[in-house]
Amino acid sequence: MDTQLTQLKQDFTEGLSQISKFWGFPKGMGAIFAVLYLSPNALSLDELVEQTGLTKGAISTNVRALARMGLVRPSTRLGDRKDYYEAETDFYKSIRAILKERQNSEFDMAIRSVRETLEKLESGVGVEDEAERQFMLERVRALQSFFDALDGLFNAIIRLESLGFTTIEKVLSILK
Amino acid sequence: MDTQLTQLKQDFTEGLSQISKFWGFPKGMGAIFAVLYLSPNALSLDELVEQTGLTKGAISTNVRALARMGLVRPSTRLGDRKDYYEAETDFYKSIRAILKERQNSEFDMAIRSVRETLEKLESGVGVEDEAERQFMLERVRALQSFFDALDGLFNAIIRLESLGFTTIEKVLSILK
DNA sequence: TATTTTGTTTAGTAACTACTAAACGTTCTA
DNA sequence: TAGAACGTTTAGTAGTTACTAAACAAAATA
Repeated sequence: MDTQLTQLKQDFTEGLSQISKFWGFPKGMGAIFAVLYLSPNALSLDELVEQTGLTKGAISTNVRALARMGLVRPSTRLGDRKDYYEAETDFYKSIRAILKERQNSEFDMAIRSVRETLEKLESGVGVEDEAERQFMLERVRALQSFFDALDGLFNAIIRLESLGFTTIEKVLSILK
Repeated sequence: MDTQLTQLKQDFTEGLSQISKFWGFPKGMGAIFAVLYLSPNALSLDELVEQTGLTKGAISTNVRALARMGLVRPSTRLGDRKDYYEAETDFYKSIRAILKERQNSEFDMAIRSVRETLEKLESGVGVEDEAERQFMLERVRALQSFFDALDGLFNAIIRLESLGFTTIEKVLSILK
């Protein structure tokens, strides 16, 4: 194989690994995606082992996580019981899947706990010190409405069937 | 002090700690912010030690990080050489600061490495296998333009002086 | 100048995370 | 039915990270 291209692939893979890590995902995840993304055809688990240098176990778990996030599509070939995977090229589609995935995570639980605090405050917990209760109520309410705004944004994105350049650009023009 | 409110504060703090952790920041950071956010007046380092249960060292580093992100404002009192800190209540302001902070991080480095890959491909590296080079060129180009779109979005947000509800709502209406 | 009061830095540690190696479970084939 | 070909799961491990405890630095006061 072309050594120059091989080198380039490695650099690219390294780059995506870093990005993956930065966003709180395993480094290997980025590497796997990178390899698939630069491959013209779907790859089997063993081919991924070979091209990433990771072990079967790591590939197995990470590639499934990628599939759950919609960044990778599993595929099969008739009369071949290997699993094949290929990269999703529509990133906007993936973003939606990722946001959806994250929705039911600890993040939402934490946000729910803030809402709980708010509800307790509203229902009159801590009336003994009314001044402080009022203060806390106000602050927690502000935080809650901030979270709601973010949540609305995420949900809106998730609901879109297509989030293309035109949409992004419309948004940008507003923000200008 | 009111034990009900104290309990509520603890729950709230726990919640923000989780959120902080979720976004890749230290748990203690969330805790410190939570305590400051629920305090009507600015707090000194020692008061934070007392109310969070963390040690001076941890508070010192984390509170400075929070200040860098714009989530906390340092303040001083005349004739008092203690440092005091209070929570920023304008979250949109903070978001901008955080995005700005992240811009010059490893994330940008990684993205730059993708751009580098693209430039090498464009400048004719790997011409021996023209078909594969073309394929990679196409793919990396697509990824790059995706990153550019995100980057544009971030920059637009950063440039805003005020990102309030009206803006968010305008965006939401488009995304509907 | 010695002591106290403050914040910072450093060395060490405990908990966590992503990985490897290997055992395991299934399904196909001889 | 034995064995091979896969993918998954598990036990152990190396690297990372956020913390504590304590040394340190700087500045005010006595």
